[in-house]
Amino acid sequence: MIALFDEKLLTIKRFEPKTILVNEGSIPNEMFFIIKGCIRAWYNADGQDITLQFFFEGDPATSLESFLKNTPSTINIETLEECEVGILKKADFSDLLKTDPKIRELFYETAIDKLFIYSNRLLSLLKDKPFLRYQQLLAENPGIFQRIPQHYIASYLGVTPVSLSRIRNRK
Amino acid sequence: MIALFDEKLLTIKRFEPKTILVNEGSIPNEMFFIIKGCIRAWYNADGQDITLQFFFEGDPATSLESFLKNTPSTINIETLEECEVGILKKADFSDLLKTDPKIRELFYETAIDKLFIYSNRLLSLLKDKPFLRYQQLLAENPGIFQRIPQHYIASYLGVTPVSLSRIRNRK
DNA sequence: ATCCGTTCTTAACAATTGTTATCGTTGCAC
DNA sequence: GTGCAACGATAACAATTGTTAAGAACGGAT
Repeated sequence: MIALFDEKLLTIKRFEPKTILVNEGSIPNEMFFIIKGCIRAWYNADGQDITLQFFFEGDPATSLESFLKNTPSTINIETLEECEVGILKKADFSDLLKTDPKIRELFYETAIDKLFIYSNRLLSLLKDKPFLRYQQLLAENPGIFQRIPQHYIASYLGVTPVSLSRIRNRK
Repeated sequence: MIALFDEKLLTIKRFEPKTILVNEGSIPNEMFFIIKGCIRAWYNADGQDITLQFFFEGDPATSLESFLKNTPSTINIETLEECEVGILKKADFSDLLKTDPKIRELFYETAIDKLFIYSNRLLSLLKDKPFLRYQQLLAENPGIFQRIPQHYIASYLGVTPVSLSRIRNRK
């Protein structure tokens, strides 16, 4: 996706691990495309840290809702590893959305794809038990436990870190 | 939303309760707007019936995915009560999407709204316990237990019917 | 009226998960 | 090096949920 944007509009930057890119309560004015590294979106539920999504190389990382509605973000976005990202300014992106039908088309397609991803994840949370969700995650992304602290994966799967540790040591 | 479509494109029809409108495996060629009654979308997971969504008066009921991608539906859609619905043919809707920018705009907005609804439901499944989800559903839709069989609501909440019955009888 | 299917409740038990706490390891800062 | 924070494994116990089965209430069909 990043390849579609004019290089003049993109700023390449490096971030240390655990750098907050989008802060809960603030309105983000940038969009991040991951070139190298990984990023996590999480929700603060009264101190309880809930991982909503992991982003990897090639993924765009944003709080879509606040980006679209211009409202304060309800989620936080932070780097997990040292990251190299392409940064696109919100104003530039908005211009493109208005003027470039291809970008607009692509953007809506991306949103609709995300809709299906969410709906599948919802279904999995409704029908599958944690153990099966763990196995499926491992099948989709075998290296994830080598890249991401386990307790972040736990909340992503909807279980406690203790429970995930138990699940992993099941035969 | 139904008000936006030319009346000439809409067929009004009545259906008995428990009428299947969209069948898993088939490609739907109609879109249903509920005038009166309620409808349920469900997924068949190896015989296990998982309710994904309830539709009420004013809601459009479709398998969005198969409608958009022209692929066989992975879900079933059926009436729960006697229903009066406005039916829009897929071909007519596709034409409108191409020719009418307003409809297109509205359609994408609807899709994005749905994205946020899904993302909130996802978050709730990750962070809240069944009892809290039950309370929240009741707060949003106090009459739902008077309209919809409880075991359908159970799978919508991600618990078994037995568990929901217990939850409801808690103080 | 009788039969049958649907729905919900309840009970008993098994399985899983949550909670809290402890401990060992690792890596980083000083 | 020492100290400290982050991370994960494990244990013990509580709480919740799942599973299976039985029974009551209701409505529709015959």
